[in-house]
Amino acid sequence: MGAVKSKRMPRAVREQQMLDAAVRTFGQRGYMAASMDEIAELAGVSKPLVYLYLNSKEDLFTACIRREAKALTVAVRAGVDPALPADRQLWDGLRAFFTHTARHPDAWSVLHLQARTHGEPFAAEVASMREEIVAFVTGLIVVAARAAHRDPDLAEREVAGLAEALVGAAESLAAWANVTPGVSARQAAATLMNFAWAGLGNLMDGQPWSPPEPVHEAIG
Amino acid sequence: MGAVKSKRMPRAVREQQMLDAAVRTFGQRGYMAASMDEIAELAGVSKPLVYLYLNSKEDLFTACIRREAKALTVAVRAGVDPALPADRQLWDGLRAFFTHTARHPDAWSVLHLQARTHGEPFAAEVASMREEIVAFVTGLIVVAARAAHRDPDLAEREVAGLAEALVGAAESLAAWANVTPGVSARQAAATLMNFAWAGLGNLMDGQPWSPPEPVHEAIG
Amino acid sequence: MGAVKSKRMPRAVREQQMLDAAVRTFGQRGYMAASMDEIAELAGVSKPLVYLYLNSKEDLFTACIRREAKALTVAVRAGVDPALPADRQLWDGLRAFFTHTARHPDAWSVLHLQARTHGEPFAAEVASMREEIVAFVTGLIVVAARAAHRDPDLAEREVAGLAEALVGAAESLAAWANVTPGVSARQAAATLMNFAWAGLGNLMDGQPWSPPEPVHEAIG
Amino acid sequence: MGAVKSKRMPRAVREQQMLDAAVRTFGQRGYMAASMDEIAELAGVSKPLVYLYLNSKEDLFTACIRREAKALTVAVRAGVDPALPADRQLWDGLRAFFTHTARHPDAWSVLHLQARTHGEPFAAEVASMREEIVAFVTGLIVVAARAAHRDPDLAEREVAGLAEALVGAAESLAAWANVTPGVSARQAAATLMNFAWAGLGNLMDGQPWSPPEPVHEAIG
DNA sequence: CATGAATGAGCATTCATTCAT
DNA sequence: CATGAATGAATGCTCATTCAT
Repeated sequence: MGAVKSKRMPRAVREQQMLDAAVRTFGQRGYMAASMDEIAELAGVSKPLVYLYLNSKEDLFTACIRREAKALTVAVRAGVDPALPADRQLWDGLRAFFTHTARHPDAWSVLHLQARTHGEPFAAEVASMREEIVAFVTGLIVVAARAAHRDPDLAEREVAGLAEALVGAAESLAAWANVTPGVSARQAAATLMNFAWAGLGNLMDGQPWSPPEPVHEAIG
Repeated sequence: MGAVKSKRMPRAVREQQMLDAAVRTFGQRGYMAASMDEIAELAGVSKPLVYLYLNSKEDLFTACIRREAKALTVAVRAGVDPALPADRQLWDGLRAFFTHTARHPDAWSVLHLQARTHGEPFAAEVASMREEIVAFVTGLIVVAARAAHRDPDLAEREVAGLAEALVGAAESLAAWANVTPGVSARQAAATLMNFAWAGLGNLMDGQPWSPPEPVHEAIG
Repeated sequence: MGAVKSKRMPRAVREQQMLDAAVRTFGQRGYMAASMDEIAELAGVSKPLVYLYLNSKEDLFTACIRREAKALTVAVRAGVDPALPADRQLWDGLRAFFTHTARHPDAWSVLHLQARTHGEPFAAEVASMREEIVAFVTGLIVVAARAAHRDPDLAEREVAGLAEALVGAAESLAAWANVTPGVSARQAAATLMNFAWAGLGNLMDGQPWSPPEPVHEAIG
Repeated sequence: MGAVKSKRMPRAVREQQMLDAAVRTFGQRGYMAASMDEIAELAGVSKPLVYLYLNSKEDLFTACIRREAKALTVAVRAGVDPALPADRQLWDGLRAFFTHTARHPDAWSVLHLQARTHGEPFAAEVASMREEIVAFVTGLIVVAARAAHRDPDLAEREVAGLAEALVGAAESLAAWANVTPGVSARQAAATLMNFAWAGLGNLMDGQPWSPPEPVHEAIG
């Protein structure tokens, strides 16, 4: 049903077809509900061939995660010019990110939902991609702080938390934009830039919001 | 393994034991990978009793979601005094939220990951809880805008996007804090307040970050 | 649902209520599909009480068969006056039979279908009732043959076969009449009398249908 | 246990083996009491293969009914020459019928008992076969009536009842012959011909048995 | 007497996975 | 290379049956 059935294709091509089918199936059905039968049929090959090339369901899923994680980071990197100022880099990166997730919703579902929901090995695979992105954002924050003549007296953990929050907000917005009709990648990116950069800007200018005195609080 | 095995308990008690075991199992294994056998064993009862009280795996999962969604919203509401100013309310709410999710990581996994990954009926159950929280945050944003003498000329979608981003960031940070040792609920809340409130504050003062001209862009 | 729930009834009465519920449930659902839960609920008693009085599902089913077999033979016997001529006895017996099966379709289903479909022990229970009826019919045939001045040169097996066929036709017609609207017990009985008695009459007069020569037949 | 275990057989062959095992099991245990495990083992295959080829227990049962119904009607048709006179046709048909049911007692149990005891879909499947046979017999009766220079003033319902009674008697005799040692198909057929044809013959000659006056009867 | 609480055992069904061809 | 044939191992679910109160 999926691809046109044609014999004798080079292994690399066949493998990509299988991964296409797998990403689509995993993204829509979820890891466990996706059956190897369905994936094989969608890929237009026989099940034993899937096993010959990809070894097992777990390996297949891992291959999907790796391919799509790579594709996403490549897309984001390709959208960013490291020579430009930090805010521009963040803006470009966010736009590239939202554009990619909007174009590949199944892939995003695999990375954002499925991979994190089915055990350490898969979650770890995504985590490394996420770390790369968080590191990129962390770098931008540090650069911006420096540019604002603020010593990087922001504790490392502080910055890590900020980057984490930014990425988390982006991920959440990506899912929201995928599901809310009429929200473009550009709009999602703009919303997040408003939300984040302005907040960060204030922060840089030495006006962080300060929590009230935690005098009698048991936890927190 | 689970609870001490004691026979002949009143139904209400047994049901809570079953829900405890189910939340733990669903949270760690995922909805599909969790087996009724494992849940029953962890609850210290036989499988037929689980079915007698909870009817089916789907109903059991739904009961978990409902219980934990209720518990979370109750915890957040209990942490907030509506008579206080908006920033204080947000701060208190965030702290209550992070505290609760840190104390009940499996419950948070059920609500944040599992429930959204396994079909409309479950997702809808969580969505209503989330809507409540987003509405709460949206209200705070509007109040703050008014207090800052700004007409609420923020478009509805704009505010919705902001609230969505804030809640998304919080959700993401909760998962991060659960996984990063040494990050307290208080710290997570402070990070997010810095990130968000200051950003919103700038926004209120009429200095949103403005995107560069989108002259030649194919998509956006 | 079934009977009005009232406490403290003599055991004999409770047992009849249980048997009523069981006959109805077995007749409609079939032996295996009928659940003890449903029977207990329909009888308006708790499940353990059913076990206390009737011991097991098998015993309960056996009790149903016995009671209904007894009721049917009693009804048929009550409809027949042994002092009357054979044809009249047969006519009266058939009418009583069809009347009873029409009035108690679930009981008839238990005897005719369920009991024969679920293993020797139950089938044997019905068989003894059937034998009684076949014996009754056999007697009538012999009497009629004597009355027709025919020596009972009919082989025993011959007569047994005839009685068997007559009873089988009656059973089949009972099911047919229960299912075909507008067929009364009287009509069913008349049809069978026409079919059977006239045939037997001819037989008595020495004009049996004679099979063609079985010259080259392998089996038969 | 069942067939000799030989691997790798073409699908069509395996399917027949499965149907053989299923007919035997359903016939002896009954539809509900028969387990797919037992059927698979008797067929000498694993359970998943049964499901792969026959989809479900219901489908498997339906396939059994269809196959055996077909086999029975084919056997009867093959035994009858439509060019011969009606009595000869009936005689030949009955012999073929009793021969087939004697040779395939489990199949006859499936058709006569099991299929009628487990819900409309299955009962309907058999009903169509039965209608074919009843129609065949009805035709013979009408032809015989015409040949006897009797106007077909027999009411339609009358004829239907007669055919029903005849077929019912045959079905019942088949079960009896299967269970009574020493009763051949030929003898069963002869008994039924004597019983039925002679009766019908008398009927044709205008001497039906007439019921006594129903003066004081409540029901009838 | 009567019942709420509890379970051992089994059943239909599915799926990832592997050979023999 | 490619596949039709085949299965071991679960999994969700149900039911007849039994105690402790």
